[in-house]
Amino acid sequence: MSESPRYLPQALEAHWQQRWRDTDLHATGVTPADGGSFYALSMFPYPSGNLHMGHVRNYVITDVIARVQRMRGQGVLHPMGWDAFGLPAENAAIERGIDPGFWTDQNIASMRAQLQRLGLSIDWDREITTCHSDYYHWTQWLFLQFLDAGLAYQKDASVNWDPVDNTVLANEQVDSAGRSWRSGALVEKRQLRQWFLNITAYADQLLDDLAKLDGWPERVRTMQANWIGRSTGAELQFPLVDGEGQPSGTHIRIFTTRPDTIYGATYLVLAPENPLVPRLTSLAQQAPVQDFCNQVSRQSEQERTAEAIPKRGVALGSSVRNPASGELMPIWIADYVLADYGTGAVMGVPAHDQRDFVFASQYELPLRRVIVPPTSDRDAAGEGAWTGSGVLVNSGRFSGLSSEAATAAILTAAQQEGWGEPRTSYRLRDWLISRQRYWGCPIPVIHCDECGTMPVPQSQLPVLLPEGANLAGKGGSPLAQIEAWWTVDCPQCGKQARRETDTMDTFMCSSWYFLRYSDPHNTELPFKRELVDHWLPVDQYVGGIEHAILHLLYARFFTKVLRDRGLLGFDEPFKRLLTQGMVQALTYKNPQSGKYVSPDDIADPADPRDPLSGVPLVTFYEKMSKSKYNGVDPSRVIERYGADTARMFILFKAPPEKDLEWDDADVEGQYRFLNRIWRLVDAACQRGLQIEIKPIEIDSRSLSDAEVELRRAVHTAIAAISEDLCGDYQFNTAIAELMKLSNAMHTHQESASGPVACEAFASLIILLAPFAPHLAEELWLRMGANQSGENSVHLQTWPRVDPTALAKETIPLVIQVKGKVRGSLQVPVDADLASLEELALRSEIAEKWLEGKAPSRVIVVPGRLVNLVP
RNA sequence: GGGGGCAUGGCGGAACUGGUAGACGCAGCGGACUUAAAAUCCGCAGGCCGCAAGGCUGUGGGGGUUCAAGUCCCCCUGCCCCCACCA
Repeated sequence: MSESPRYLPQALEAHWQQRWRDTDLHATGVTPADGGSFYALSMFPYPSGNLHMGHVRNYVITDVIARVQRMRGQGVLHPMGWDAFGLPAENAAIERGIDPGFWTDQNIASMRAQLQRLGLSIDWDREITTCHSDYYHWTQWLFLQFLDAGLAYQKDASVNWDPVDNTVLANEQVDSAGRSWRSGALVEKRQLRQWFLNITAYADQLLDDLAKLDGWPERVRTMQANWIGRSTGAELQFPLVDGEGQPSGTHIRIFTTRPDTIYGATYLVLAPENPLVPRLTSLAQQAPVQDFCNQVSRQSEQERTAEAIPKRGVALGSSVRNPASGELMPIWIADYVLADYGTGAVMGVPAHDQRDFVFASQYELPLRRVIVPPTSDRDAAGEGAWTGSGVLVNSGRFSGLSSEAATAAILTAAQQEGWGEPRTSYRLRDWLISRQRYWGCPIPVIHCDECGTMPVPQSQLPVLLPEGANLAGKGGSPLAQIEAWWTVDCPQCGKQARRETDTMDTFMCSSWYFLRYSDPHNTELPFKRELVDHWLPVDQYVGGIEHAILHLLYARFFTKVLRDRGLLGFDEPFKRLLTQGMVQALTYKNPQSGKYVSPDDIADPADPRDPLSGVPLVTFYEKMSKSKYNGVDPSRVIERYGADTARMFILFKAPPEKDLEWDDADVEGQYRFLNRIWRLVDAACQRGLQIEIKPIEIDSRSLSDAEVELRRAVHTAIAAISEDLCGDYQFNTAIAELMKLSNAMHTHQESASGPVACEAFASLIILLAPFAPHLAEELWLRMGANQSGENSVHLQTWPRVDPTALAKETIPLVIQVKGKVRGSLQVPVDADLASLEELALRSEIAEKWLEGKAPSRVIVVPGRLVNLVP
């Protein structure tokens, strides 16, 4: 060995990636008899065609976790797939006249190559693609499970209609400005017959089981809880009266969380869309009510949720009787009452609800205070409505009770007298899964005039998407235009029937893909129960916070339903969840025009100016995006520095859950670090050092001081890195520890040899392996540890800490005087409290700062400090 | 309006159950090597005062608990995220 080869990541990485493929190194581990299994999962990507930095961050994090678990002896499942149905493919087909399947497959091929270039330890034999029939066959099969369980149903619904994409949108696909999240078009309302999944039937479980998910970020759990939005209260009945005040035999149901305020209810309000409205409108009020309803229905989402929300309404000209106080109350409709929450009707309690207060003030409806706030809150309750609890007044026999006691008492009375009962309401709505689109999973149902809605028999699955659909982007659902496709025989009576032409929301496909990875080639079932129960729940799920609500909620819902169907034996799919932060980049913007400027057009980065106008630009970090010209292409970074540098940088720059600011200089820094390790190992090779594969025997009594120090550095690093990778993932500090170790090895490289040096190099390379797998493999080979070619560094066991290597004879003892650090002493590690106090009091530091006086108090914290208080 | 989170050098970020704040890196500065530059190696580095020894000060602001607070409690300010007329 004479010439020192340079670190050339491109050639080296290509070589090892090929080698790993050839040796099947990343095949899913068979769980060892004595070890456990570990399922490391990244949220699968939509195959847009381009890998971006957010993907890189996601997959590298999961990869490191998977690699560490393998080295710890776990059988590891680390798969990848494609969330491949969806609008972009259909839009590409519309724009370019190409087949969406072809477009998607091409994108998958190019993204797969990019992913493989990152050196991820993915088992590609388990790859799944949701738009392939061997996958969506089972999406359809699972839909039929929902149908069979009575959890899938059709109903006419007012839906969000996107006039550009010609499709129905879920509420969550409409932004706060009332525009489609994809097309940006203003969303209209339409009535259509739609398929729904009854997720609200599982609302309680989905909410209550959040408590079990202690491996999830707190904020994701709160977001889900808020989304489900359970509130407990009562449904109360207000009897309708005729013109003479006599009961007319019917009643109006309202939902309230505050039955204790019922004596303060002075009017009743319905949503304008409430179907009772026409019947309750008096002759005289018909015109104004009609006008008002028209006005509201024309109102866009935007207007209804505008900053200062006006509350407008109109009286219907009819009345109900307050079932508690017996008073007559007028019935109104108002735009602040939501048709699809509770019963679409509320009791107006101006004194104790802020919205009712505003509304009643405007229309001069009577206000009656029935809750007296606690003395301490009297001042706060001065203006507006008092919405807290208190003591009841003006409330008949309930006066004098606390809000809490009154709620219970009033509910009991309501139940006994037949005018109400306890009730729970949810913000969560049933899940609308129908899409009038081509590029989705067909809903496997047949509509027969005789037999009704029939499931497609399992033997006829999958219902394949027809080829040659007209994807002009006009005229509604493409499938509905292919008569030859939708004309079928009824599976029951055999008469001509019509196939369902809606396809499923793509969230359906992604709600169970993590189950399929456990048994991806099964042609009989979506998955075998033993396999799914073996690998799942997912031990570590990694993905973006943008899926905190919908995807994760739907996946949990699927899991619970499938458990109830006996298809699997667990009820939460993801044990631990890591939501990684965004990747941001330096962004240039012209503050006058508001336009973004590409860094390529900037002459002097020290003084960035608009190339056209010369206006000084503002700079800030923002999420990478094409429209902001701040994207950094992963491929270019890999071409230049190699995948290992890219991996190291992205892990080191920020903790995984925080946003990460891309910085080329820091990428260089990581490249330098890998080069330093390369040279360190090279120098050792030049000295003839080789790693022995057999266990290293070290007699600690015969070591030099330098060797003792080196061993301490090695085992400190092992301890710290192991800790950083054991669940509370801190890849940034783990890499910092690797740097410290390499610095220490550099310092001691002349003075350590033999087993101690061997141990150090073996540990360094193994600890590096999950982060920079290619470099570690190469160094492992160069140090002679893989002569057979079958002893890959990635098959090594994670190193163990030797506590004796960490032991010290003396440690620094901090001396504080009155809580301020004044110096430190080296003291024997096993010194007792009395001698530590003694040492501190006799020290020069004590002499200097106590000026001869005896301290009034001495606090001794063994192993840390002595605090002398004068 | 409701809920959740964050605030530490020029920058990204460290800091165990309260116990030497600023690990590690980036940028910077000084030195070595070089004709020179790059690379590499050695060193310096929160701020203020001081030639130095050293001292004072310092984790968004204000109060508190404690021998001791970045860490715990209360109030305030600023920023980010989610939900939002949910009765």
